[in-house]
Amino acid sequence: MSASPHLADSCGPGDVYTAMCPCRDMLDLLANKWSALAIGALEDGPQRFGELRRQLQGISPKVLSASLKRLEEHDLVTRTVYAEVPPRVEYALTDLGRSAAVPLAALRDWVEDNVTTH
Amino acid sequence: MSASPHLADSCGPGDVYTAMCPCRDMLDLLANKWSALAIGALEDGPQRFGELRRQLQGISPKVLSASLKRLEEHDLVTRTVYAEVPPRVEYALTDLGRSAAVPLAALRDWVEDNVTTH
DNA sequence: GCATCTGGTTCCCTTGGGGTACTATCACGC
DNA sequence: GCGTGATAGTACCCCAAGGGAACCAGATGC
Repeated sequence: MSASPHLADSCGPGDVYTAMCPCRDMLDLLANKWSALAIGALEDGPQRFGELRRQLQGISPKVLSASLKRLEEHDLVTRTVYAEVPPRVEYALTDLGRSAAVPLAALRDWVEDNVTTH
Repeated sequence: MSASPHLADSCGPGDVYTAMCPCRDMLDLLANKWSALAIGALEDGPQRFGELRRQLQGISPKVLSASLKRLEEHDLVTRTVYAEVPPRVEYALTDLGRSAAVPLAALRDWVEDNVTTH
């Protein structure tokens, strides 16, 4: 398995089990319901704020806004504002985001396949 | 597939994008920093409470206890109490948990590989 | 008796999530 | 020129979850 000893001097190669490793922040960001759903929704191409809001059923505009801002800060998505009326803002995955979408899709698929839809 | 339209009548086959789908709860549970780390730690075999606490650097006993309880409720881990002194409690993955560990390991690996350790 | 070990629980505080209402901007109908 | 509508948020408030430190219970070693 990973078979790693799960301990690093400080954080050399990147170890999510180390508290002060910056990758812990990234894990915290990606291992999050709304991040996983938002990134998955953006896999199909750029989406506007309202489109995302409709796709991610149950999310409030405030939380969606905060989630996207956090993803943007970590260079996983880009935010493009078009000076139109009514305003148009498009969110799209960066290369890094597209790369992160792969394991997240696997996680979503696992969940959909393994929850007894009762 | 990922290219699905992301909409279901109510929740037929399991769609994480549907708010009232029970799989949303599972996603919320797994798409969580501590769950992802705890399940990964248990991949190496059963672990005691204190061992997990040391591995998951930075977790408080309260949060670890709550996380494990939630994982247990969803049949991802088992909790075994040995009537010894001092008390010994072992947590282990169920088959479902072992299965969920696969996509979670992929996510952790992605994070460790893609965070610029600056 | 007292300390020790383990696996928690309890308390308090901060953070974030969640919901609703509201705003800014401009096109359009009238 | 005025009200209406669409869009992308923000402001406000509330509550639950997260985080830290302290404490507890049971038994054994000393």
